[in-house]
Amino acid sequence: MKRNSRLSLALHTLSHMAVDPSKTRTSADIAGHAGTNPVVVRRVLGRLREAGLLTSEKGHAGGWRLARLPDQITLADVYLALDERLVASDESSDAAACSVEHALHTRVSGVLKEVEQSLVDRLAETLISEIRGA
Amino acid sequence: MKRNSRLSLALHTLSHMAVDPSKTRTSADIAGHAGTNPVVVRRVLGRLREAGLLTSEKGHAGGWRLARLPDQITLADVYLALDERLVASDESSDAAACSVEHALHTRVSGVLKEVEQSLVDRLAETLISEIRGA
DNA sequence: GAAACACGTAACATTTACTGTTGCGTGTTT
DNA sequence: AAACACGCAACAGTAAATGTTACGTGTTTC
Repeated sequence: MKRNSRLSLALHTLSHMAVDPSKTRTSADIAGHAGTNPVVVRRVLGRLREAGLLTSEKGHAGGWRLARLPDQITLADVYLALDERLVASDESSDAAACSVEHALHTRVSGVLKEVEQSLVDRLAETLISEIRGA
Repeated sequence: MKRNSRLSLALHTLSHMAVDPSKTRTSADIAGHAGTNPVVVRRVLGRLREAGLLTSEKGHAGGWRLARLPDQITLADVYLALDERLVASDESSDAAACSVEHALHTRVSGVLKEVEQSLVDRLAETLISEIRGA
């Protein structure tokens, strides 16, 4: 797989699950569809579980299922669960020699945060259930 | 520096230049302010030059300058010039065994492209000259 | 024309993040 | 007890970005 494939894998899996939310899917099944490894699947879906989007069960008939209905999960939920960020927060100890430099640095960071928030707002407008739709 | 610092470096440099657009700055100066290496600066600013945002001159009094006024450069110009993308386009040969899988894959990609376009639209609303402002 | 200067670029090492893989433990169902 | 499936640690492999050095090219200055 390529870089930054976690969001892609997560959305693919969730929208696939949205077709039949009652069905339980194993990591191996999902990995087969996504062309990757079961452990990788568990790593990514584990984050979604921590965020309350999925549940997992051990044992004979275990596997993964949606913790909410697919029309109650937005792309923002997924994005934030994966802790992806547009740019590194660059908290480089802020030891700017000049105060003007420091102020500028603060402003750039502020602008980027505003943009990031706009992105999250946009992601919150799309539901998992809408991916299949059209 | 940290990962994904190109956008941060570019915005920092451009907004710094916006204070006095007539002044020429060397890679070494910029690298000093940004806490990095002159060659790294040239690599990043080189992309901005290709996109028509900056000009560079060799020689004794050479260096970098804005190619446009700071109120005629948007964050989208910078973002696109650096060729950064929200997610990898994941063109993994599309050899999905099942046609349903293929359709789903296409839909996920489409949704991500729409989100990316929304991000660019948002970035286009902010000018370099606005970074210092407030 | 020689020297100083600054970018352009190649080449390589280093760093970092992610992915791929194996192995083993834990819990559940049959 | 056996089969199953997740949880997790550990490690190798891979890919991208960054840091660094070296050298070429073009421009200005003397």
